[in-house]
Amino acid sequence: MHEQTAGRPTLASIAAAAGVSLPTVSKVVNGKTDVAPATRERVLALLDQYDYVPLARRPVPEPDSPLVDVVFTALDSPWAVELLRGITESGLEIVVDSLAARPQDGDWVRSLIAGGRRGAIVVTSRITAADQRRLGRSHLPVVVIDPVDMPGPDVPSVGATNWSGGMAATEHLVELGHRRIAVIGGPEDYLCSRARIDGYRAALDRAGIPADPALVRHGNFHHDGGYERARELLELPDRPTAVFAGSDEQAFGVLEAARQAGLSVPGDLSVVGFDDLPMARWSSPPLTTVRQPLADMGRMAGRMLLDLVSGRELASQRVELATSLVPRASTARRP
Amino acid sequence: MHEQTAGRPTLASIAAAAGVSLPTVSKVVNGKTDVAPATRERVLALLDQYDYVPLARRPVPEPDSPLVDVVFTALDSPWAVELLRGITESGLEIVVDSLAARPQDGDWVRSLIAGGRRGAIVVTSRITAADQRRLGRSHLPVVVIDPVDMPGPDVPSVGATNWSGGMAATEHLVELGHRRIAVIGGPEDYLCSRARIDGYRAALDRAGIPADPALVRHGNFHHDGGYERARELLELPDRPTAVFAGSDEQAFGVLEAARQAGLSVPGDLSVVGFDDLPMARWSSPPLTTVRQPLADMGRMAGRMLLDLVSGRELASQRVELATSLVPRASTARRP
DNA sequence: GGTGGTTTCGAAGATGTTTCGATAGCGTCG
DNA sequence: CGACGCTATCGAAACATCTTCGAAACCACC
Repeated sequence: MHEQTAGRPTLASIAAAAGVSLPTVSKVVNGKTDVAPATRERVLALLDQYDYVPLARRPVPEPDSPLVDVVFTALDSPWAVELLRGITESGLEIVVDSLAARPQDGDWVRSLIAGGRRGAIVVTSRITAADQRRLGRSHLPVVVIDPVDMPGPDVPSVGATNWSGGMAATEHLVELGHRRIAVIGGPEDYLCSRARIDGYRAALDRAGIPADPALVRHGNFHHDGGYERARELLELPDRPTAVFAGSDEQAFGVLEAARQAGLSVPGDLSVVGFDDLPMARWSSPPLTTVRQPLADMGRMAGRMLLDLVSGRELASQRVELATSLVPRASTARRP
Repeated sequence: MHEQTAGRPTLASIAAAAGVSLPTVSKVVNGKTDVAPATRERVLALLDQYDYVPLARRPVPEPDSPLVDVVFTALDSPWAVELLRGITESGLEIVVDSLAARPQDGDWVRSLIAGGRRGAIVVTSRITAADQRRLGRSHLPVVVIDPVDMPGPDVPSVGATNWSGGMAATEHLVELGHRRIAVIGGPEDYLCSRARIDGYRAALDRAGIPADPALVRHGNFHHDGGYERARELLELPDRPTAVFAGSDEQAFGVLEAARQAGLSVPGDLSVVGFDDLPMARWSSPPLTTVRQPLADMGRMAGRMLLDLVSGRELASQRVELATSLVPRASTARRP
């Protein structure tokens, strides 16, 4: 059945070329000691030349990469694509599941168990203790991305350094001379949102700027959330000169509200977003924002789930990937 | 054992021709893994050559909502979320599959068959005749969204009225007094792209405006495609006063190029996009665009696939959903 | 019970690893 | 000088996996 000398290099072919026996080549590959330096050199050179790859580590086409659910509360943001891209790259086969699209009783945990899934990734979503227990009973691992509540210590989760992100955004604005800095968070009870606002507070605190509760607002993470809260903020008697929005979409809403109010950005109002969606670069002005490595978060969650599915231990139950400020043109010195 | 080539090809006859056993052929048809690549190729070629079609329907495994693949070439656009939302709403359970994320040899048809999927929705992607036959052999229906090539008459597909869309966009510009109207299409060979450009030509024709080939460009559907082609167009000695872009993302690229060239939109240059992504409303200026009902297209594709999976006949093999012009602020009368 | 296809299971083969003994080289001691 | 002992190097053979594939049992249906 073997034919080709031209095909994939095997230990045997290398051995023949080097004029040694097969086991000797094996020893070289595995770093065993009982090989003469000269022989080792000769074999290594040939291994290199033939570009030998051991069979075990060969890109084995995953015969049946595990099928897992990715549960979104709703598929309503470009956000989702970024995550999905990351997750697909982790080597899982994923079923997208949108709670919003489900018939309202839709019990995703049941269908997940019944559907033969091997696990789940839950995105910014509340996972109840009951759900957790049921999943545990069926030995189905879950990884949460950007958990809404602080998850129990036994629920692995992936997030971003929201606190630092909020801090960095706010410090950036403080450095530009702003004093009246507003923040628009996501829904009040979201963990990520609270962390960002805490970062904001910490930065103000450090700069010795008193926090004005009137400048802290909450809205949904979408355009309208940003738009409406910005409208309110801009109508304040002593309106803010800068707004830190909880998401890029919100920030676009803020831009819109500013435009309607006849304010120029960043001339009259500086705006910082959060996420760094691809389109943040193309808005006008290009949006200064806190980059959240969404695709990496997806990939990380995928890899963690893959580990859990194959019964490996996780290095850590909670992983936070670094955010970083991306200064663009929507922020400027205080007018 | 009868030997004649005359009758309907059976697994046994294919097996004989390939010099393998019957079970091996069965495994190839069902995408099982334990077949050597060379053998698989040989058998697939013969299945093709003999145009094998199985007799009995395979025992249907799951009664609950069928699991189907949604195959993207790449998950690289907010576009994708819209479609996904629509598809999830149709009551299918969907597995997202990105060809880009696959190791390049990745034979998606095989993993689809082996993975027990009940069908597939292929998005703007070339589906080869061979793939089609293989899916047919396994009784797996496929629906194509926005097919790249004109699909065979037996491949159900969902699209939008691209021609009318192109026509509407161009007529809108003509009505605004524009005469030098450029168009940026997607990749040259995309069906949807060609249809839009034909609509553009038809509108020009109707208005008695001679078509200038220099004003017809092709680029990828993303921001950079639009940006680069717009740069070229704006450097023309007799530059266009309006650009019809093949996608919203491209249109954002055009806006960017105009900004860099110091042109105001819509003052100096009118821009029309295509798709009506959510963010088209929030760009500045808000983008006049041709609305493509992406979520509806997804839902329609889902419903068609659902019908096919449950063995119902389709009312029509090819469905085109209506596009409509959404005039916003990126177009104005010719300067 | 025949036809058409699927599944299970083990045999055969291919590839790599490990063990262990053969041998050569070299120094040392009688 | 030659016997002896020691070590470094290497390959034969046994072992361990993993892949590939078919015999035979099985299933569904007519």
